[in-house]
Amino acid sequence: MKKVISQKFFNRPVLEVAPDLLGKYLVRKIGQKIVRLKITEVEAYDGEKDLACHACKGRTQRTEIMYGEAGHFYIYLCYGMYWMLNIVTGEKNYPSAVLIRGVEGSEGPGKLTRELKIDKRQNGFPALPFSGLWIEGGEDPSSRAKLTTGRGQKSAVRRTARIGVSYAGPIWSKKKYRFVLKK
DNA sequence: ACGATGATGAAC
DNA sequence: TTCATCATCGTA
Repeated sequence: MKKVISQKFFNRPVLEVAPDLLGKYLVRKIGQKIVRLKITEVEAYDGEKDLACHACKGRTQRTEIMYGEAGHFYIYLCYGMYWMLNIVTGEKNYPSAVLIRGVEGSEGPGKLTRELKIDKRQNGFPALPFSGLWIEGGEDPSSRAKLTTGRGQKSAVRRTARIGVSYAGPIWSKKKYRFVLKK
């Protein structure tokens, strides 16, 4: 059955959390309505050394949330119009987060926040039901099993470079930190 | 290929 | 206080 993902799940290295989020459900409560959408595309942003990560500038008012506890949302405005939804990962004081780039039926980070009515108001909230925005597990164990091979590697996951980060230089812009669930 | 649109961080 | 930049998207 559907189960709320605990903060412990997010308190791991971002490169482990990001692919593990694929196939899980982003859940949003809007008024009395609850919407569950499967996560299909994510990106990892990993610490001050990662020149594509906002925390490469160090601690600022904006990035402070990424230095905080795992399992909280980091939401910021991009290009003056679109809200980007991230979830903080890893140990406290280590800045890293997963950007949710796409969910089933809503491909694109700006589109999904618009459609799910996510904005600055959820910034810093924990990913728990009382926040109105949280993550739940996949359907059932048998369908989860289809995602894994004998080596425990996800066969249905494609790894590519991150989108829109050419400013990060030749090394960090090419890291395969984007994970996409194949159809 | 380009404009909308505004927060952010760094320079001055 | 100004300025360039920007984890995007819809329209052309």
